Amino acid sequence: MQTSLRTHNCGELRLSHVGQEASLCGWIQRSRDQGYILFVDLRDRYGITQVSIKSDEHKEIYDKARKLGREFVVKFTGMVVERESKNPKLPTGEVELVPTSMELLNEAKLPPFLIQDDTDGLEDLRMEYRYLDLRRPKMTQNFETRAKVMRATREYLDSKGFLEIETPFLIKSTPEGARDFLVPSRLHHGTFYALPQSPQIMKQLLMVAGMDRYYQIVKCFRDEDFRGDRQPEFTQIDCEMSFVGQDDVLDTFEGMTKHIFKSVANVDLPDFIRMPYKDAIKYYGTDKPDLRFDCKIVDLNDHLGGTDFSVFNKLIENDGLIAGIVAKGCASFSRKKLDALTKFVKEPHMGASGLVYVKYNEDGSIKSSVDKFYSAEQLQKLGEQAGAEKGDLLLIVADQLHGKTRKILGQLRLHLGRQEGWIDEDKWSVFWVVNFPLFEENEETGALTFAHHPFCMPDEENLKFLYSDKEEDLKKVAAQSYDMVINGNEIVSGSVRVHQPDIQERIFEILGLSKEEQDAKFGFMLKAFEYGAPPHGGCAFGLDRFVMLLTGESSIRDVIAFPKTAGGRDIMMDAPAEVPVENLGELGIGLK
RNA sequence: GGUCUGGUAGUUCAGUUGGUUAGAAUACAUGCCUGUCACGCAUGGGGUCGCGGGUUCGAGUCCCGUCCAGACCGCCA
Repeated sequence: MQTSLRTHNCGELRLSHVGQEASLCGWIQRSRDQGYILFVDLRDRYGITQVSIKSDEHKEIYDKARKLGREFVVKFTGMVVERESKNPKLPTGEVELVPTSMELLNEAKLPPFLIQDDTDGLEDLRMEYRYLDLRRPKMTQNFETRAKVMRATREYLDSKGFLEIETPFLIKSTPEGARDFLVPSRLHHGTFYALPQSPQIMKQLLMVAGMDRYYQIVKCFRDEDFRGDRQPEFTQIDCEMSFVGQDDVLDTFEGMTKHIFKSVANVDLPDFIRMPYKDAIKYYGTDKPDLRFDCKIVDLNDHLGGTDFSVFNKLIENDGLIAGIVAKGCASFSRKKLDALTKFVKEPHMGASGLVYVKYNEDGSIKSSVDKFYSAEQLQKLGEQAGAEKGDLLLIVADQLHGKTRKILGQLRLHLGRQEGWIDEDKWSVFWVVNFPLFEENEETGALTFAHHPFCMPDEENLKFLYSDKEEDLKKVAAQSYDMVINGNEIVSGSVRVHQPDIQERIFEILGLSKEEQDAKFGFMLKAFEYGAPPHGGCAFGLDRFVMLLTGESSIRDVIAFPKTAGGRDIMMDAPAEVPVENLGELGIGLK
């Protein structure tokens, strides 16, 4: 009968085990040959245990063990003894194993980087030898955290009566915003499956099917360019509930988030605020503000007019926006630092035409870049309006486009927060942003497009505007939609869905989808909704980003076992790759 | 798709105005070492300077192209 090769793992032995016999299996992390005694650090997922072999007591093992290379796989059996010199840095540091036998389980080629040093080896090398990279303790911990998050998710949702249901990966291409990955059909040449960007439509159909509460921890696919926090395939915790309104959904998943934080990180989160989208934009210039530090945008149009400063006068006349942020304690900023901030806001992708500063010095004096146009009294009053005190720095941006001014100030706020260390890394900022607009204007074409996705329920208050012909009115329609923002990252996104066919058709109509297009793309869904769709809503968590935040990593690649590079390639297996021409022929595909 | 940064020993990097035999640390190999734990000491091996072209008496270094990686922008409900 095959029994386990080991009695303990490499992170387990303590003083209480002294005197017992133990067998350990693991990889050779490092060995230190002292001449008469050899120390071997044996590593597995659980930790490191020192094995010590004296040449006079176990000459044969000593001679064999000296020849072990890095990352050889070995089994040692022997006695657990208390160490002569202890290592407080190791959990197992008070004991060591004195082996009476050693078995070489497998040899190993020399790895291209060091396992114990996680600065060794650059991104592409780590990816090529991912199975070695994953041996590093930091990576192991990340995947333990990931597994805990998934376990806590299932615990919570199972306890609330959610059913875990799988939905297909081979579906039909639907225009949900991002580009679909396509899979050619062998049996039906010229047709293609699409991989789901999310199980959105399927989960809504499960609600029509009366499943009432559904969830799935599921891979989703989007064929877009990547970033450090984006991958072509990623995992969502996808959820949907029937017979609920917005607050029910928010309550449920606020509870789930608290449960995960408590069970994974032992953090008790306070109740989440529910910030209207409009306020997020108004005060922070973004729909995902980081509230670990204060600093709100203040509107200054009313306090800067009536002087010779034509730039501001013109903007005020034409309903542009002048606004600023107060940088606490930053009046002492040097010219160089202010220039750097000016450069930051003038970057092409930010597009500010300039940055006005007003220093409210500790000694009561005021110095600004617009001293020519404003008197000390005016600036003093401005400071009072903006909430600036002695020692503070007021930074002002102005542009005809309100959204642009706020966006720039939002970025500047975040930039300063990071640069000046305002962000308390031990703090968590977790809250909801609610009631996003239903439609937004496509900047290139000017056409209206959905802000979230086309299945969001308009809020009741503004529902009447949905039937207006005026674009102005349509833009007023807010959706019953929401994002959960954690430390400035959008982690959850969801909405109450449209369950009435007539409202859904009106939305498609506004989006410019003809009846034929609607039928071709969503006909099956619209049809299903004619058979008694319950009111329903839900959301989806970006699991990878969520785990990234909980582990303190800066890239989701560090919480995905086998991720793609920024260019969308898998260096380890060398994918994507060419396939034999005959395989393509079978699929009815020819290459250009 | 755009902008930027990088590619030199197994690895992480340095490499001067373009000039002898391309260096360091670490890893690796061999030997020594009576309690190490980032052990220490000594010795040694290790390079198509991403690839292709150009300028030059001479290119790791300058120019052009290309590939790869990363960051940011676009894009991404």
